[in-house]
Amino acid sequence: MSESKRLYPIVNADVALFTLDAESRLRVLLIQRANNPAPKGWALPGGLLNPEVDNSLDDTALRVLASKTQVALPHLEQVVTHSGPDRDPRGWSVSTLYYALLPSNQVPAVAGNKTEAIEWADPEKPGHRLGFDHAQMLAKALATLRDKVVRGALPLHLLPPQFTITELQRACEAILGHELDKGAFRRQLKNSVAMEEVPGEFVRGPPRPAQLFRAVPNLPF
Amino acid sequence: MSESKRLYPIVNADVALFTLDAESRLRVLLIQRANNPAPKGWALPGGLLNPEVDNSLDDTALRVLASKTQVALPHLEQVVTHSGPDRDPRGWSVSTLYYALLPSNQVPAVAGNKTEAIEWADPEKPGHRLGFDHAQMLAKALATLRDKVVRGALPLHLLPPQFTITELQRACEAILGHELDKGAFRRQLKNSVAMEEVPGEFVRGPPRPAQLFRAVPNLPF
DNA sequence: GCAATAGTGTCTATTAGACAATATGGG
DNA sequence: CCCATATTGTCTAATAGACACTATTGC
Repeated sequence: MSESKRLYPIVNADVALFTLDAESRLRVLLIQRANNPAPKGWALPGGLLNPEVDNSLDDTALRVLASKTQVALPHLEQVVTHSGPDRDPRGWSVSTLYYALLPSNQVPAVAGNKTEAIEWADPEKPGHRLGFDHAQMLAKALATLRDKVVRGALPLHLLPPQFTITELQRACEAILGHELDKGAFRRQLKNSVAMEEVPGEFVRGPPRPAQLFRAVPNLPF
Repeated sequence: MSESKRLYPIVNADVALFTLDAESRLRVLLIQRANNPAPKGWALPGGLLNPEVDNSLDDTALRVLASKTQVALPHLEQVVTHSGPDRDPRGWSVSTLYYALLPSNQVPAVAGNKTEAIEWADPEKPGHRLGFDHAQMLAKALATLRDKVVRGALPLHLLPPQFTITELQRACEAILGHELDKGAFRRQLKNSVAMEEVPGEFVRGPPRPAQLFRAVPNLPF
């Protein structure tokens, strides 16, 4: 076994799963590990590549998510691949990092059989010290997500199937960590082909009703 | 051996090495493979991770480059990681793609002992059909490089230690595939801290001499 | 009418693109 | 002086940010 360790590195996928909580704050899923290495340690969810069932590392990431959440097909995006002999106590390892977006109305993550506990944490200040190089990974995943939104991408995958423009703006603000101007935000949406109007309306509470939108199918991000 | 293939994927690094030719056109290094798999097939240079000598996949990529070129430390940047059971005939494989930038005045690549031939090719229209998924990889590497330049990054690593603003503009144009406005290009450089003036001057040929610049050390890209 | 939010309009400072004008060397 | 390029300046259209204004519902 130690011989194969030297010849073949460990290959796995780690996932920073983001969602919005009830107050529209950005949250990331952390798990407390039950098994070796680092039992009781907190980390991003991840799992070893299984060549017999996975057709790609994307599949590995999806398997990891399937064991933690109820959502069928979360949006997945590759961030970066870390590698080295010392970043995992089991030996030379290669880890591909993904971020995933979970719609805010989905069933939240559930504790699986391989985890002691789970927690939706503030990605800027996770309450636990993360093992391996996962603190660095989380920061990189958040930076990549923010970068996409800054460049004009709409985080539609964080929202329910139908949503108002204000909800979309709140999602962007949660990701970026600061408020956005309503006028400028709506103006830019005029040029976007990623979402479209839905004939129905929104009638909740006291305020004026708002137009509902939905994501145009088969679009990136 | 076939058992270990199933348990551990092949891990390797592939590199799209870009440089500028004498006419300041963007070129990418292609190799004709001598060994299995795909002997005589053209591909991007790449090599298997060697856990005994590599401290990261970056090191693997640097080893690959060292065997093809004379340059000591080319600029290296990770692009994406491809994976799957069928993309390499040897079995389940994980390939991390890098792009590298070679200064235009450096000694060009030399044919190594594991390659039949090398060629500096037009990255938009390589003259050979590339094996594996390397055509897709090359397109992705070029897109990533262009993206960085569009976002304002300066490809200083494609240039000799000292260069004129016009040479830098030619490098950007070669990457982007279209011409840039001289005035706008120079205006943006005023806000850049990535390069600085060199007291010396440039005296070649008939035209007016041009100010030489150099990259500020320890800067990304 | 009032509260609260949806949706629109306006003004301005900044910027990218196009392009003109000037500067400076060799021959 | 002429040529070729370096370097700078100018004009304009497009854009982002700030902010004010109007619209529409429930109560």
